[in-house]
Amino acid sequence: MELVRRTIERYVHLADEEWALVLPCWERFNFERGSLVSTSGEVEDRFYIVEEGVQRLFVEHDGSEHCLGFSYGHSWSGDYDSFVRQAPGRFVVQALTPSVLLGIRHLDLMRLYGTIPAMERWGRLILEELLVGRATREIEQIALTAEERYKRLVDRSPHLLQQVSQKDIASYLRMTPETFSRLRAKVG
Amino acid sequence: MELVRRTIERYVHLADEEWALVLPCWERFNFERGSLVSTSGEVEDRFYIVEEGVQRLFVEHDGSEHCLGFSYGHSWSGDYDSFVRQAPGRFVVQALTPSVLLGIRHLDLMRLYGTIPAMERWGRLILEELLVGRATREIEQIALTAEERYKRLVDRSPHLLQQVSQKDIASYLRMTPETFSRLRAKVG
DNA sequence: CCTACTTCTTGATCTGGATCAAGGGCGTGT
DNA sequence: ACACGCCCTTGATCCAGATCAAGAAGTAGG
Repeated sequence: MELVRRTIERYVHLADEEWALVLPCWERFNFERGSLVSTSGEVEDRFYIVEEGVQRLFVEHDGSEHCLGFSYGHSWSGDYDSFVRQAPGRFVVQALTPSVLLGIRHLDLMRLYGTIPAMERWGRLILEELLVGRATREIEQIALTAEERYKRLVDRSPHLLQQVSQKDIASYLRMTPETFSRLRAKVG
Repeated sequence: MELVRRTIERYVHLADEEWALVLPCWERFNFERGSLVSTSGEVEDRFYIVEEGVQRLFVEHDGSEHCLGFSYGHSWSGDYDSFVRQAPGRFVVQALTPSVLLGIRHLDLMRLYGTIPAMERWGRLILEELLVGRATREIEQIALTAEERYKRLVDRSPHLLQQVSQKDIASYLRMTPETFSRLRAKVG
């Protein structure tokens, strides 16, 4: 659980006796390629740190899937929406590559929030990060054309093109795979 | 500042001596119809509770405005994105009707977070609420057609139709005023 | 190594909603 | 009270991107 410690330390400082309470709450989970981390309709019981792999977050509607984001590399994963509401999930989270996630149960996290103020601060800071991330995406979705969204992704997240299929990236950018392919040919 | 107390009490319980620290941090501000609560490019220094009036949150891009939300009735207002990043704002907040907002400065809120754990919890809970709200909107934007978005608004937020101009609602629903008007004629 | 499936590409066509245009009505400030 | 400006409506046209279609190229499992 060294990654848990390093990840939390980026936000708050904990005393040794606090680490002794925090670290045992985290468990390691393996997900194979294609398996579901969170299912829509079920209450998400865990919040995850990504140790390995790439996952996608999407909604289903009328049989089609709309990708809202990816998670990877020492960041967060899971259906945060269902996790904070503790109500049935509206999102699905799927492992796109074999993944190792470190998860904490909702009950345990709430208990830590109550006993360790620095952990509640960590929770607040994570939420700030998630909220700012969603705001950024919303601005891009709202104001940019398909071509501009494509260009911005190529500039800012070139690693995604390596790790994720074009159809998933296309869905994330709110366009069809055909449109994505044509932009690739046109823009480069 | 009775509204501040009632609003915070919906989330956490504070002792009298804690209220004595919290309440003096809040100030009342009046905004006239059309005036700006937050400007893009400037760092938002305050987070607000709405005592009176309706405000809209929007982004500008290439000279056109895209509305992301409205605030009213004892909920939150201000550019939360700039406020949490403490970086230049990407949004504009404008009073659509004469408004009375109760605001707290960023510095004061951070100080309260440090001295009163319950206030940090309040901060976390507010962020959860904001995040879930954005997730809800994102799902609706992504998966629904213009007509479905219109119907859902009429069902779920009929009060907005009373208080806000059709062109602002149209922008919020990601359509032109013309499309909105046609849907109104068609759907009712 | 082969077979079957999925992904990516490229072309042709279609369409939801935008844009352009113009008239009428309502509010608001003087 | 009046006039000016914004808001709303309705019609005509346009276009970015979706959909439909059909190969080609990977790639995973037997």
